[in-house]
Amino acid sequence: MFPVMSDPARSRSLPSGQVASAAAFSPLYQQIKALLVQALDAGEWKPGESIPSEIELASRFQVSQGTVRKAVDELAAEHLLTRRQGKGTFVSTHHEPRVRFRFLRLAPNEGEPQPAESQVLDCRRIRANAEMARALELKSGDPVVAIRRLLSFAGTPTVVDDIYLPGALFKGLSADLLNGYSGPLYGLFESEFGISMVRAEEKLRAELAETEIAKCLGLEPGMPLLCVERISYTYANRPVELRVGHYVTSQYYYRNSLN
Amino acid sequence: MFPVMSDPARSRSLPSGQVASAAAFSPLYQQIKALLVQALDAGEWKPGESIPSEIELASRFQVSQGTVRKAVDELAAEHLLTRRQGKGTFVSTHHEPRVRFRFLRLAPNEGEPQPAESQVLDCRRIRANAEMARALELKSGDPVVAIRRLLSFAGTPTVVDDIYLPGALFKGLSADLLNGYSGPLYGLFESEFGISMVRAEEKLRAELAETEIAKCLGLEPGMPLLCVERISYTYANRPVELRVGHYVTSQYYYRNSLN
DNA sequence: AAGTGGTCTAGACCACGTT
DNA sequence: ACGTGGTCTAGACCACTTT
Repeated sequence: MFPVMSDPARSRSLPSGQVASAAAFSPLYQQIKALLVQALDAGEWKPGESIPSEIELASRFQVSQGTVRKAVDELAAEHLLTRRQGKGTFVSTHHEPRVRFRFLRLAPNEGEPQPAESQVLDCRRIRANAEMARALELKSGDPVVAIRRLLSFAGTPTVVDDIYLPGALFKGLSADLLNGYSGPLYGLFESEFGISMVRAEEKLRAELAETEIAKCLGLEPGMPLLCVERISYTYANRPVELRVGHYVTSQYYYRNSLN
Repeated sequence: MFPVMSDPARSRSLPSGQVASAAAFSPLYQQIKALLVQALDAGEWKPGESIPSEIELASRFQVSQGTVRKAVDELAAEHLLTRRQGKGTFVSTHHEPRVRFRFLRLAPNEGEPQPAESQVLDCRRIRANAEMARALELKSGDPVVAIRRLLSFAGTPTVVDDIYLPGALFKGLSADLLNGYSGPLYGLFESEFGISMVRAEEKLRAELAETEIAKCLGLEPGMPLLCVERISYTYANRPVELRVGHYVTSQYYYRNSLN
């Protein structure tokens, strides 16, 4: 076939009402990308499931396969989607070890990474203080679920996490539910509450172990700990978790890559 | 024009002897990418300079512009190159603040990031111990330049770095040269020694300040410090710096993004 | 106006996995 | 054999920068 003349009108807008819900006046593939994130956020495809093929999506959005491809490429680069040649494109899930590895950055000084054992020490409903409200984009006093949990590696207590979640999004969350679950916490959030952690920002500091934290870790107070303050985000950049971790870094280190 | 039949022979090899020097049996754009990295490593284009246009590169490598584009896209995503619409594609340089920001991850608890003041405390030639040899891919006993320097923010001593460089690559490096230079250390390495740090791996731990480090920072021994062990790499993944930093994290934190 | 990167399209074919 | 994503090409046009 002869090349078709491109249509200038088409390069800036999608048919029907789709433009209104996406960012207008941006490249087509960015609009497609926004629509895909929107669909993921709405739960149209669940973690672990495949999304429609590129050809189907192209027909659905009335653009070329190449344009869909570029949108999916970016979402795959951001780890929201996972491409598998010959099989399809899948919604990333925390039940894959690959994803977990991105969010649990402790590695042993010697030897191979071991699976962590998680033990919930406390789980209660509280009211958001100013810090929680700011981090989670709530109002002070809004309901929050507060969890304290201990991570151990090969039986050695290594991390105490204080986790704060918006109460409105985690209705049935309890210590029993948490302890009856093996595997990554984010996997539970995903399966039980439909909330996928997709990205996080962390602030790291060195601190001296407080009495109570030291007790949880079986240490003397005053030992040096790595303090990790994390805010996690779902699709569309909504913050849904504040987490303050205290890491023992004598046998383990926090690994990071500067790219 | 009618679409041209694609040539299967071409999809797997580049003309002339180019294939031999790049990774064979990989996608064309990966081969192009490898050739571009090779050219960068050889200093064909210096940091800050523009590389040839996509069309020129396409003609040079005898591939389509789209294939060059994909190779350049990946190198831009890895920050080896910087694209500027309408102007060209440039070799990234540590003289741009954007790049420096990627390698200096301290941010103040309050307020905007301030420029750091660097002060070289020591610079001497030593012999590589086992750790340095392993990190820098040298032999034990090979010459190494050892630098100790202090970073201060707004007059407050905040970081002590111990830096180890392969002696063979940094011939004329001296305390005088270092102190006569303002701006990022990696900028000096780039301009004076033709060595561009492109990527780094870090291991983070909490520690208690040793006497000597504490003295440099004007602290009492026993204060908690963030210990950052870094190995930096140039083009083609050659390690060229081992750096052990000790950070005071009362007024500053180490920022990190999990993507 | 000319040159650069950026977007979009259409089509052919390859590599992989499943049926 | 078929469907999926992956590569490669060619061409048109847009957006930005400089001449």
